[in-house]
Amino acid sequence: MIESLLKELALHGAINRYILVTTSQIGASLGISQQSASRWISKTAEMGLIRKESVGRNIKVKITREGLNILKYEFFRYLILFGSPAIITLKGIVISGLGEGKYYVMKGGYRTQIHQKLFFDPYPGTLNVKLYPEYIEKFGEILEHEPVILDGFSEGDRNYGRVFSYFATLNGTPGALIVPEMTQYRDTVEIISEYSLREKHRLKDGTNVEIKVYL
Amino acid sequence: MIESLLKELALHGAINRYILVTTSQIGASLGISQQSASRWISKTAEMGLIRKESVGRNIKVKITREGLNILKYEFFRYLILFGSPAIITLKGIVISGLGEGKYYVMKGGYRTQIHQKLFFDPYPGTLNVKLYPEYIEKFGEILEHEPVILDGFSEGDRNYGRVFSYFATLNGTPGALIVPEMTQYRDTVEIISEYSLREKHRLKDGTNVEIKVYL
DNA sequence: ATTACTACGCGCCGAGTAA
DNA sequence: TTTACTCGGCGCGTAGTAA
Repeated sequence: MIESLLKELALHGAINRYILVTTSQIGASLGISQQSASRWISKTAEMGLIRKESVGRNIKVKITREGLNILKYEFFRYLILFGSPAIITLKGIVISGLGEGKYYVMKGGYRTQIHQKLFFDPYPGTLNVKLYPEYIEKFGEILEHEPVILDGFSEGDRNYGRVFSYFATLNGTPGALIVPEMTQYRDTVEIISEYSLREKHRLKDGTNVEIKVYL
Repeated sequence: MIESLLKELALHGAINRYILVTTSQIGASLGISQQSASRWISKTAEMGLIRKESVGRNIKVKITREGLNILKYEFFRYLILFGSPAIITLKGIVISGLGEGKYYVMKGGYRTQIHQKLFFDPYPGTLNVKLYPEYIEKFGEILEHEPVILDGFSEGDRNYGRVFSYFATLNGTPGALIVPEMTQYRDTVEIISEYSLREKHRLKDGTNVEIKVYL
């Protein structure tokens, strides 16, 4: 639990600086109640792993050196397991899809699998990014790596094909790159995320974005 | 808990193959009882994250694709936090120290800090490795990175200086590289670990070893 | 030596709520 | 809106033990 809390706070940016958080927000992220989040934050602060201060009715927290050490240690253990990963960076511009993304992502068959295999609840919609030509080859390289596979399924008389996915960030926000097995487009990629990437990063058609794919 | 269990089993080599384990062993690694370990292993198996089989009175386990996905996801989240780390590889041969390592590591002042900051109970002794000349420069590079600092302390009328440490593996076994702040030797490095590295890897003076330092 | 059952008690979680 | 208290219930961990 403490490790998860530290990780969550770190992902919110609490390394080296205070961040404003609410206990319900953290609770929701960790899948526990507001009350439990409050209690764990206090407990972790008492252990000296984070520093907590009240700001009016709200709180701000920051991870201490001791807390950071725990995260570094756990990261070290993962590195022993997986080695240093390949990270491929893609760049391109935001374009509008056909609005199909939304339709697909929310299809029960995919949505459940995204939850089970990618571990987030997808925002209903995909972000389409048209790659700059020099990145198209790199996109090909990604496809040579082992994906997380979302199985195809049938609904009514319609068949939905397999989708290959890879953990990725868009401008630093975590999500996944998804590639339908059957698709003719190889210069455009689709990203899904827990958040509305368009809103979070104020993206419009034509905005430059950076995608990092972790393999 | 489940994440910790999966990580522990993975570090024991349960990715892609069955490993023989005992519930007490896993319990000890996780800091819980044999009974609890037994229950968690069964529960995790029921969830489909590991596969468990009985071998006589013992058990063997292996992580499933689903379990591996969880580990990959958590690793992905750490990568977002820390980025791809620098890993520096050093090679050299085992040599005998002056037997001082044992004396130092077990000194209360250091031992407690190793537990708190490096998260393992050190085997009483250090492994000394004399680097091949071509790796001495790389050792210098390591020292430019931020270490985990073990503070100096006084005991009786003797002063013990600060020690810089870095998470590292020796032939794949996790531990730490330690560098006393005040030392004249720059071609010899010391490694500590939870285990007796000499026994675990059957090392004798003169044996080649590989150290990977995670920065 | 194992695994894993039952019993039991502590502690954690979340509901309700005050401030 | 917040944070964080009290309280009741249940889940988890450990002791004891059978196989």
